[in-house]
Formats: sequence, structure tokens, C-alpha cells
Amino acid sequence: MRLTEREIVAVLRHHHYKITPQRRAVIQTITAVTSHVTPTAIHERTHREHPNIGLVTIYRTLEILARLKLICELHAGDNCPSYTIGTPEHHHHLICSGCGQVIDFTRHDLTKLERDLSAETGFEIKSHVLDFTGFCGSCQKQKHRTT
Amino acid sequence: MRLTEREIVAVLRHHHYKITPQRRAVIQTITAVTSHVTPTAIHERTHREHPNIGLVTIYRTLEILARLKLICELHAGDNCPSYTIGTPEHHHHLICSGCGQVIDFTRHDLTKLERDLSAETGFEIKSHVLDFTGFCGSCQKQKHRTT
DNA sequence: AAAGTAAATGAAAATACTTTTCATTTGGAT
DNA sequence: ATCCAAATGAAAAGTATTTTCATTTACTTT
Ligand SMILES: [Mn+2]
Ligand SMILES: [Mn+2]
Ligand SMILES: [Zn+2]
Ligand SMILES: [Zn+2]
Repeated sequence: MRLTEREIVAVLRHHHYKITPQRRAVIQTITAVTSHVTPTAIHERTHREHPNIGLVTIYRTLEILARLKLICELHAGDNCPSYTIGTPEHHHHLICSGCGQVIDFTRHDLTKLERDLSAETGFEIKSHVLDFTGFCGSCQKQKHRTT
Repeated sequence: MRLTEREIVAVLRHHHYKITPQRRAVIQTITAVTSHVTPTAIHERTHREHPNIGLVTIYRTLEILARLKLICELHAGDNCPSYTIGTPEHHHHLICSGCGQVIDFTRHDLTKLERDLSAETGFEIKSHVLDFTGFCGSCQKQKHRTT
């Protein structure tokens, strides 16, 4: 269900963005990683293979990918600075406050609520965010330990 | 339905926080304002009456109030830097991308979904965020204007 | 009422994150 | 092969937030 590097590149081409080695490298990093990661983390990973890619390029590339909805931007309560991942289709999140892991889920349809709210308030609703926060199994155990 | 300065002060007392003039001032500002505002905006407003309150104190006070769930922290997509307001009880948001206005609503119960997710993933779910984004009535009109 | 003390404050410095600027390079069209 | 707008990266600038630490103060204990 996740987009491949190929597909992402195709979308960029279609929007007349140039396919540079740097952009390819960022896309590779993102598609390779399964978790939500920060711009800095993406830079570090990409930097390994591509030693002189600048952090600025990471920011610029992420901005494009996010605008085209090719990646998912996450603003989680605590570690807010916008997070991203390689799962583009609409989904919701389950975030562990302990270890930071993020589980995506697609369950739950909010279109009815959306329609009702729209009718009541006159808003034209474009999108929504539904994120749950808590503690994953192993983080719960850790909390109960004395050491 | 919103907490009063009195009530907030009482909760702080109950948690053994000292009631300083600075904290009172911040609480006054927040309870007086009906919209979500940034730490800097809170500082500016509070500063008028209390000319030498430091921005640090605003941050520190907001952190306490948020932890005690006395204010609502908002991380909206675009203007992320954590926003706050004086409506403490659990609610959801309708955010206008045009003018930044935020409407709170309490409708929609997510406890069933929460229970299901918890059972499936083993997560102990503590809270959730449900925010809708779009354009309010007047911002839609503005978009359609030619000037 | 006075004293004592841990908590709170604010100025300044440190840190962190993100955007802007601009000279140089380069992808892809012609 | 040539051309040029788009892209890049180093550096600087702009913001946001946290830490440090000397000083003050709210509140408890006399
Ligand atoms: Mn996601
Ligand atoms: Mn709110
Ligand atoms: Zn965890
Ligand atoms: Zn609006």
C-alpha cells in the first residue's frame, strides 16, 4: 500500500519537478524507513550514502512531498516538530508516549461527522487529524518495573 | 463551562504551586481571551498590565497549566508552535486555514473506537486529538473574489 | 510578626529549529 | 551541444524554546 520510489518520482516528474540525485536519496531514505522520522533524522540517514547533501535540501524536498501528499506530516503532542513517514493514503495514528513508536490505522470513517459540522458551521472542511496517544505494551511493563 | 481564575488558582494551590502575581496575570490573560493564542501573544497581553513579566515565566506557567489539563494545547498543521486556550474540558477543533480561527466542539464520542484499538494493539490509550481543517464561511467568499 | 526555606522569577546565554540569501551547479528541454 | 530556469548548499538570519544562575518571594514554621 505504500508508494515506491518509482511512483513518487513519477508524480514529481508529472508536476515538473526535476529529479535530482539529492531528491532521489531523500525519497529512498523515506521509503526505506517504516517509522515516522524528523527532518534531522532523515538528513543523517541520507547523509551516510550522500555525504554532502544539505539539511536545507531535506527541508525543501519534504515540503514538496508533503504538499503533493506523498508523505504524512505528523504533529504529535510532545515531540511536535513536524514528523513524516512514507504512508501517503489517509490514515490515523496511535502514538506511544514512552518509546515514540507510531502505528498507522485506517479504520473509522468521519465523513458523516464532517458533513454535519460543515452544515452547522458553514465551514468547507478539507481534512482532519485523528491521533490517539498512550503507552504500547512494552512501555506499560517498563512503567511497572521498580528498576 | 470554562474555568474561572478562582478555580484554576484553587487547583494550582491543591498541587502545592505558589500563587505568584505573575501566575495570576497569565491566568487572567488566558481566561479573558476566547481564542487560541501563542505563548508570545500571551506574553504581550500580560505584559501590558504587568510590564516586567518575562517570557520564560509564560512558558513555565503554560507548561504547568497544560500538564494539569487546565488549558488546551493545540498543534495545528500550519502554525504549529503549540497554541493554547482557556477551555479545559475535552473537545475537538475546527480550524480555518484562512483566518486561523478555531471553533471548539464536543460532539462525537470515540470511546468505542478507543476500546477496540486498545484491544487489538495492546496500547493503553490516554488521550486523543481530533481536529478538522478547512475554510470558514467568510474565508470561502474571499477566495472566490477576484480582487 | 519575624525568620527560614524551597520554589519561582527574569536576564542572559545556550540550544534548537527553520527560513532566507545568494553564488554556483545542473537537469532536462531544445 | 547549448541554454536557462530550477535546484543546491554554505552561510547568515530569523524564531522558538530551554537552561543557567543570582536574586526575590510565597508560604510554612516559629
Ligand atoms: Mn502516518
Ligand atoms: Mn481547544
Ligand atoms: Zn512504547
Ligand atoms: Zn476563516
